[in-house]
Amino acid sequence: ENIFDRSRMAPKTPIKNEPVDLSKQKGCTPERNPITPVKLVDRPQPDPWTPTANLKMLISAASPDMRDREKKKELFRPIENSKQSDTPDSLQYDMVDDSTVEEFEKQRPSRKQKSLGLLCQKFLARYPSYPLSTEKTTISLDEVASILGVERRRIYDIVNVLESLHLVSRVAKNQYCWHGRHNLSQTLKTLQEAGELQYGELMTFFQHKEQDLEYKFGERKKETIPDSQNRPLLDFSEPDCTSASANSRKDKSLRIMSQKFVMLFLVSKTKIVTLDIAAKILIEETQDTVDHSKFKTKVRRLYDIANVLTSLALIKKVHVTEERGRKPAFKWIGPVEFPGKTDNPTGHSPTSNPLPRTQRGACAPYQICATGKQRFTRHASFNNAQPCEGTKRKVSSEPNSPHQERQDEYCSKMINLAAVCRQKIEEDTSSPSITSPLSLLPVLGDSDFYVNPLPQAVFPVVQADVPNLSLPNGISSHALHPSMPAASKTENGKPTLLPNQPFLCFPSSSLFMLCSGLQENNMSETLPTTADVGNKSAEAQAAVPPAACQKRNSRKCVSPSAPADDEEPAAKKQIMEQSDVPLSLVVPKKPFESPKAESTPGNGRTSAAHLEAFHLDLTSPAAPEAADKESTKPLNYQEQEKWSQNKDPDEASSGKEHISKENANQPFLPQYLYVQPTAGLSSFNFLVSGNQAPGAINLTASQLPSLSIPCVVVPSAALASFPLVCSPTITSPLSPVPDGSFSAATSMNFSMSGLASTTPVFIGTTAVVTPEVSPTPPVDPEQPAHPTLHLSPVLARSCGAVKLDSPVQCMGHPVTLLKLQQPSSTPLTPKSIRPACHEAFFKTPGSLGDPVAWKKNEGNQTRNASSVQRRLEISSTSPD
DNA sequence: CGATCCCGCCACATT
DNA sequence: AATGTGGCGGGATCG
Repeated sequence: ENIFDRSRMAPKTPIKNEPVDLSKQKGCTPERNPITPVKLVDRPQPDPWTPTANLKMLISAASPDMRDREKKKELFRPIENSKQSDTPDSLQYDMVDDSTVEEFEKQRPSRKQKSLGLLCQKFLARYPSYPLSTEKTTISLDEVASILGVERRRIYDIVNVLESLHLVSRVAKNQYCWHGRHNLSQTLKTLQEAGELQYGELMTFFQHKEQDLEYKFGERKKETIPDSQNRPLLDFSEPDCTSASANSRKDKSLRIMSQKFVMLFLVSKTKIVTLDIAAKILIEETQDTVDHSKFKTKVRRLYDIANVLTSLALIKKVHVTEERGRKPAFKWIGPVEFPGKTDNPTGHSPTSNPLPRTQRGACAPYQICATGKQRFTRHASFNNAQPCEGTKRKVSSEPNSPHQERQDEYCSKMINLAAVCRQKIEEDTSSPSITSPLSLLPVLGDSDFYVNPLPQAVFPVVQADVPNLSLPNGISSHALHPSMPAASKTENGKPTLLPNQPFLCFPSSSLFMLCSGLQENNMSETLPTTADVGNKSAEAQAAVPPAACQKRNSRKCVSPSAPADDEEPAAKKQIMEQSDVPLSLVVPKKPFESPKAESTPGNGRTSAAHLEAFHLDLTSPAAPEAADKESTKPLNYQEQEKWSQNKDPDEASSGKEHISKENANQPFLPQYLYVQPTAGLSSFNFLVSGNQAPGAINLTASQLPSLSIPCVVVPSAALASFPLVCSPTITSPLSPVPDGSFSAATSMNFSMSGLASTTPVFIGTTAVVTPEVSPTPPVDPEQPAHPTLHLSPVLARSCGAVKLDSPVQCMGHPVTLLKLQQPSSTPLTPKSIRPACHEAFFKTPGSLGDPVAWKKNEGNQTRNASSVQRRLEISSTSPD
């Protein structure tokens, strides 16, 4: 019947040929349709339809409902086309025949005509983008479906996506309320924030690490609850918590997916997200297992979502050229900044930034844990977190600012990194067991580790959990101080990894991101042009008004001088902030993983690590902390880009501000280098932050670039399993060496955009923390402080290394250490971890206590339970 | 042939 | 049980 209908009905609609024109035209001249007798002949199934048609008619007559629907379907078009409709019924008949035939031929309804995107446009066309606040338009799914001549199912697809952006909301069965785009910016903002948290987590993770996580986590999930009240529309990813009771059904994946997808864009510096990456990131659950099919399905859904988003003019399709070829991708063309900015009225404002840094730290771990914890969650988080890709890709789409684009690309890469890595790995390793590292995490065949990635993070948390983050900080400071550094330093640059020194050990599978926030304003200024020239940047910094620096300091970095005092709380804060600033993402990619190897740092083999390509273009505007600027102009990313490029003073300044603001929230361009470990050999995985000042980084030998760079090198024991991260950048204004040199040496491209100081972050197994140095070295050269003290051994090491080139730099920069794990040697067992995480994580108001309840739910599954709960449930079950 | 993604089955949710 | 929702993936179509 459907077929008939369609054929019948559809034909009527002029849509096919030139939908627009014809329809309109037809309206005027309906008559011509009738003429062609051909219809019968041509039409494929002439016979059937006739009878059917009759039936239809009858049926419709019989049931009002049916009739309505049918009518609408049929009528609508006809109506549009022609006014004849006076006698709809009878006419329809005729018309149908005639028109049908013709159309039929013409149309050949191309698939495109029926595309979801087109449908969505039609749908959107029916409602005002900015409806009067007062008027509430309700949308009846049936009605719309019939009007648009599609099955309801399709409408659901559209509405679900729109709902995710709060353009509509469901009021009742079959009824949706149209809100229009009034809240769009707010929604996007929220999503951005949430996205930062979620996806940025990893990135952030390092940044704020301790503090943040907690908050994030807590905030995210918890916050929503309270906030939700306030906010009219927003529910993000995890709305469930709050409304848990209400939540019904499994989390509508399409909706959530849509939000996540959008988040990826918002978080992505480049604003370009490739489908495959998005799919990977969005895939949760058992990734490994099904993978392919699942991936495929996910991609399909993404297309659905993308079509709708495209119709909303939020994204556009582009292609990213990668090593392997071009990949489909989408670029965000919607608003980048949101007026609402800092906080939302809704109350839930503080997403990430607002939180006090101190507190944040605590959060972070949780988050991670949480994510890691459950399989689901874990996966999700995991996936989410990883942003970058190791590989480089180009965006072909824009000619304009290739340069930036690239940078952006990188950023995006980072973002995607994880995903990509995973993919690669997967691809590379066909064997399931080995599978991609990423995948590992979640599923991890090895139960032991499976927890690892996250767990580690968790660990700290757990320990600390009650108390606070502060602990870590304090600890860190202590720990760091140790004179260790000296030892660490190696003579030539080869960094030896000290077994003792633990940096990060991540299971190979895990990825980490560091975000190099880049610097603040300064950075941005310098960056814009070409990151390439380190010197310039340095100069620029110098040029930069101190005030700016101060500001920065005040905000994020407490005081430059602070560095010296690690002990001070301020330092802690600084850390946090700093963390914000520079982040780098790292993804470890390990071909194969051996848990043991991972755990044992062993000696770092100095085997040369490869530097894989990394370009780090740093150009990205620094993320200034300035977030607060009052200026809230929304910038388009484009503008920003331009701005950066152009560097007009005026604009720049303004731009900076904007950027800074935004950046504050988000990590910006991650600049990082990824070093890939050589495969079988022990290799070091490490990332270097791109920010580093060229000078700092002089790498003499390609061999051990790492040393020279203030980065952390992680030795991968057997494998390159440990990823590591490091980031800091040091910039050394003092002796900025053209990055070129650096790059040359290493073969990497660094652009050092950041001379600016980025604070380096280190992650160490030891929890350490970081004393901070002033964030802006250049600014306060005077008080370089002797951060070294604080520095962890590693740092020290790095510093030492650096020193060679520019000791000052090292010193000057604030370093942040994160403690990821304790000695890697003892991997946590998932189980053990789990509980803690579990609790911490999952407690949702509803869930809190009773497993029993959950159990019940299990039967039904999640109806009531919020998604979170569901997850929990799942996890709980699975663990057993 | 890979990228898209329409179509609609069917399971689950809600009424 | 009927109906609403929407996950899901086969397979058609596009490029």
